[in-house]
Amino acid sequence: MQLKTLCLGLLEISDATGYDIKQMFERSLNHFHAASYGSIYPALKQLEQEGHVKSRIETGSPHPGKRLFSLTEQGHAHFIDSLTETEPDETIRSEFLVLMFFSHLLETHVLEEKLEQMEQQYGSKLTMLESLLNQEQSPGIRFTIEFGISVLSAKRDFIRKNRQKILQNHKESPDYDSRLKLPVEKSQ
Amino acid sequence: MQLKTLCLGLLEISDATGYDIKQMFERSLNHFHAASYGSIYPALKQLEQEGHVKSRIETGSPHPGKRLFSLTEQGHAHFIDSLTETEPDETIRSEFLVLMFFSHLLETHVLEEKLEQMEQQYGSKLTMLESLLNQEQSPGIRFTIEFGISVLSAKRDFIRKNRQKILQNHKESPDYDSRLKLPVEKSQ
DNA sequence: ATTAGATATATCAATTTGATATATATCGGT
DNA sequence: ACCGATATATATCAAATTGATATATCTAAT
Repeated sequence: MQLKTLCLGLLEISDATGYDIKQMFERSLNHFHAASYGSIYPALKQLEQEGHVKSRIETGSPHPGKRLFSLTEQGHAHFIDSLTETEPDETIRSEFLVLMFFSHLLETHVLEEKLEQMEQQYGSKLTMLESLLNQEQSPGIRFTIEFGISVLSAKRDFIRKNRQKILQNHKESPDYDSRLKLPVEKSQ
Repeated sequence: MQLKTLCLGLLEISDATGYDIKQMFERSLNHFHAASYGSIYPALKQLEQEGHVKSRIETGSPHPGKRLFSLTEQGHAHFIDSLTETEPDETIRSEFLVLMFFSHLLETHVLEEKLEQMEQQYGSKLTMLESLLNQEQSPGIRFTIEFGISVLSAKRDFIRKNRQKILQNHKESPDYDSRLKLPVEKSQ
């Protein structure tokens, strides 16, 4: 799914500036999708050329001159189509697990610090998501929040449960053979 | 963390061609980091220019002419440094949760299908990860596999537990007001 | 009155994806 | 011995995206 599609979706909720779109990403989609200004502004420009959104310059206060985007009928229809065709999927890029994968090359105190940092990070993300639960929202949005909470809890719990074991192991075998056997997943 | 760093890491395990590196990603890092040929080959080329890896052309069978990369001392030292400096972090891009976020715009049978597909997908990923558990590997690598299993289980369980509720809700409110209230996370 | 932080837009090099092209090698089946 | 499918191997490129930087105005607190 391209960012353009996602921007259409957010414009289903309300008219918005590029800045507003970025805010929505950070405040409401943060736990499953990020986007940067460098992709948002070009996406909106293209969507306008394609006729999926239109824009008008705001004249009133407080920020006269800002460009407010809104969805066209065509854009709405296109979004529904795109959404229906989207394959449910997800991509993960975990630098934390890369660190763990190569953890035999780290010093014990460094490994300990990384585990601590990650537990903290999961904790604060959890707190944020939990604070959203009080607010009223659509069942679909609630699903994403509760899903996020379940997954983050599982991650934090896993670290809590395995922290001591991995650190103990690490201390006891400081020069674990760096000639690793890679686990092999047969190509299906 | 750049792909270049990760390639260094994989060359810690064994000498490899670009193709081999791609295989390692697919077979052993698949559940937390992907990489494409279009990034792997340029990364290896750059690493060689920087002196972090060196390469030789294989003459023997079965694929004479293939370029086998290996880590230099400098590359090894650089990898350890990079790893130590890497902030533990992770990025998620979930098209599945995007679908759920906007699920009020889908038809019930489409939503049902997406949920089914995702449960299946988590299931088959779980099976693959579980098959790796039999093999011998370093504690760090085992950590990444068991972490992956915990997280995938949490995801699949969440869908199983909430599937009926969300579908029921969806059927009963087919035209849930599309003027959504966005949950708002205060910027910290 | 000043300053810090929020609002708002824009741009760009560098990275990465995803698709495509090409060629040889291996292996099972006929 | 031949065929076709799959695996091994490298390369390239347009398009998408990141992440950093620059600029300017507005708001709220001190």
